[in-house]
Amino acid sequence: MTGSARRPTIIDVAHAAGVSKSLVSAALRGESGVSGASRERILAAAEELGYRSNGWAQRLVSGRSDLVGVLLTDLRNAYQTEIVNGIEDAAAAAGFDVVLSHGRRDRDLLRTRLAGLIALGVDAVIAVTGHLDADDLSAAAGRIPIVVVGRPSSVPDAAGWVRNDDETGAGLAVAHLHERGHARIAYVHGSSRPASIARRDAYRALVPEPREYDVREGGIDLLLEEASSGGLTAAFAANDRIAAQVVADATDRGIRVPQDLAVVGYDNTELADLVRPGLTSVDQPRSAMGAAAMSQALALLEGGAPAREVASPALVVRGSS
Amino acid sequence: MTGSARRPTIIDVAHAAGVSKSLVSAALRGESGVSGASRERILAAAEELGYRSNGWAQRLVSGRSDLVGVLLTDLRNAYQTEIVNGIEDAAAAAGFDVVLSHGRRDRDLLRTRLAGLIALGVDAVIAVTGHLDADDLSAAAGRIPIVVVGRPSSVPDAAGWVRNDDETGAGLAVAHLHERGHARIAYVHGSSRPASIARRDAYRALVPEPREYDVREGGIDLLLEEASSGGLTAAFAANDRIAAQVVADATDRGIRVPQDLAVVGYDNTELADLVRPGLTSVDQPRSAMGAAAMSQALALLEGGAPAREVASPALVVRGSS
DNA sequence: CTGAAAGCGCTTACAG
DNA sequence: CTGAAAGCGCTTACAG
Repeated sequence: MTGSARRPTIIDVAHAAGVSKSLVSAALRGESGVSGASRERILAAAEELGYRSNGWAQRLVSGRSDLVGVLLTDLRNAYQTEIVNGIEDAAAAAGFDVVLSHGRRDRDLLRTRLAGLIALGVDAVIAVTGHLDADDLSAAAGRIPIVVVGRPSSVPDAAGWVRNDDETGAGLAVAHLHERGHARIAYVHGSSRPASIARRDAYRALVPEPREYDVREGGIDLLLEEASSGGLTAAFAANDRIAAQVVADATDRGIRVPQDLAVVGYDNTELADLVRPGLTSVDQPRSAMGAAAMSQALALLEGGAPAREVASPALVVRGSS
Repeated sequence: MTGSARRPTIIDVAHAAGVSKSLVSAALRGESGVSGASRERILAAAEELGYRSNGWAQRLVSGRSDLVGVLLTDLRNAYQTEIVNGIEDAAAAAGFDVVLSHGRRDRDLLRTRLAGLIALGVDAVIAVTGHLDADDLSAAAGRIPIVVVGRPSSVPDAAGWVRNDDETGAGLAVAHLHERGHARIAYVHGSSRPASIARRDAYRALVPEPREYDVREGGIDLLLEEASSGGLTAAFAANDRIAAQVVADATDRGIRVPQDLAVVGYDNTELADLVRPGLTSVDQPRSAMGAAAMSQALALLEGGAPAREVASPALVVRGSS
């Protein structure tokens, strides 16, 4: 028994098959110039020995990892799931594997995790988050191809960018409420981030008397009091999460949705289908956005210039409006 | 300008600092036997050149990656978030980085992703899923330390295992409903997976006349009809997701929760707090379970024997019961 | 079609 | 404290 616990290498396979390690390498990679007989012996020997290629060595020498890192804001955001699936399908089609990382909604941690993905050695990063600053993004973009999905404060020229059209989406929501006969419509949000600002600005442009509520400042309570007194008949929320909270709190107070208060959310996450009444919500073509991001990453990898893509949202009507 | 676009290596740093690459390596790794003067010059040169260590080379030569792979059933499961955080915190404390992967709730894809993590070269895998078979797990456990969090059909002896006590958890739920005066309690589930079976069996042992409903066979409708006719006053759901669906559909039918039908879920996910009425639910100590899994992974890495840990659940009461 | 050599960017003993 | 050598497990030219 000379066989130790050591993992077999191509040299072991070469010995077993009676050929050189170069030929083993060629056969294992499926190169053309290998005789059928040799190939068979090599593959059999590899199988027999339980040979597995050492990825670190392969990546070191080839200089590429065929790995794309995907950075998520956090792990509880249903919105991202479809984007990731879109990325993964496109990645698989291009022969890339995906590794995921997330930043628990914390900018410092996101920055750390972004650096971690780069240090890991991925070929490109797709940052599905709006929580990174231009500084963070350009620092990374100087070292590796980066594509952003979402709406950070700004995206450096060196990075690719895929986002939905927040202005149009907000317009769809407000127009829908107008059609339903609502004149006094509020905007509820929970942040001052660009996507929320963009939706708010579009809202402001369409509503004669804008009334804005910030959930971080007890905005939902204020909004519901206003609704109780008839000063308000509809609310457009910056996302489904907030919309669900409005519906929940309204229910707690005996305010009927949609009779007393119509509510529209954004993102059309699974939450929209799970609460009652179901949430009317603005849907983003998330899977396609993920695929587009992966395409951009591939293009950047081949030396292409960063692009900017804006996807069109659509309204999904449910019981809340 | 001799400086090409090539990424600087320790050799470049060695040239710039006028020392050998061995010394650069030692200084960069913070080894003790390096003079202050040399260290300073080396660090300055590295900084100046924008040197970054090549992870592939480091891992190839050191034989370890300090990386632990975490495999998730899917990305839309709020239940897993806290487990992952627990894993990550424990990993960071031990100097490990975490890479995530997920299988979209599909066993074949999960198997592929598990193989992908191993091929990537992580030092250990924590599989936060009950969707892998004993075969899949033992194949992997033969090559790398594996810890399972959850309840697959069976866990091979070679793998570590952390799970919650489903029997006790179900007992808490049923006892709570009994205390609230309910005698006719149903069990609603959506799978025949071990966790669900274990909860069901505990339920059966405590309820005189068990009535079980499978959501895949229109069980919610049947359950609600029974509730309408007074044949049923409470339902224990295999998880929050199903509990939320029961509440939603009950609301659609005008069945009041909890007056006409009390509902208890399992997992105490954020969903429990977001629907109305809020869901009474069985809580698992998820963060601690994640930390325990990481500890086990570290122990396995050091040659320890696989362990089996069972965490105690607790009941969180909300408006649905 | 096949093999020997060089090299990827590091770390690890081992001399001095 | 420092340097030269060997080697991690592969792939990439380059001869034959």
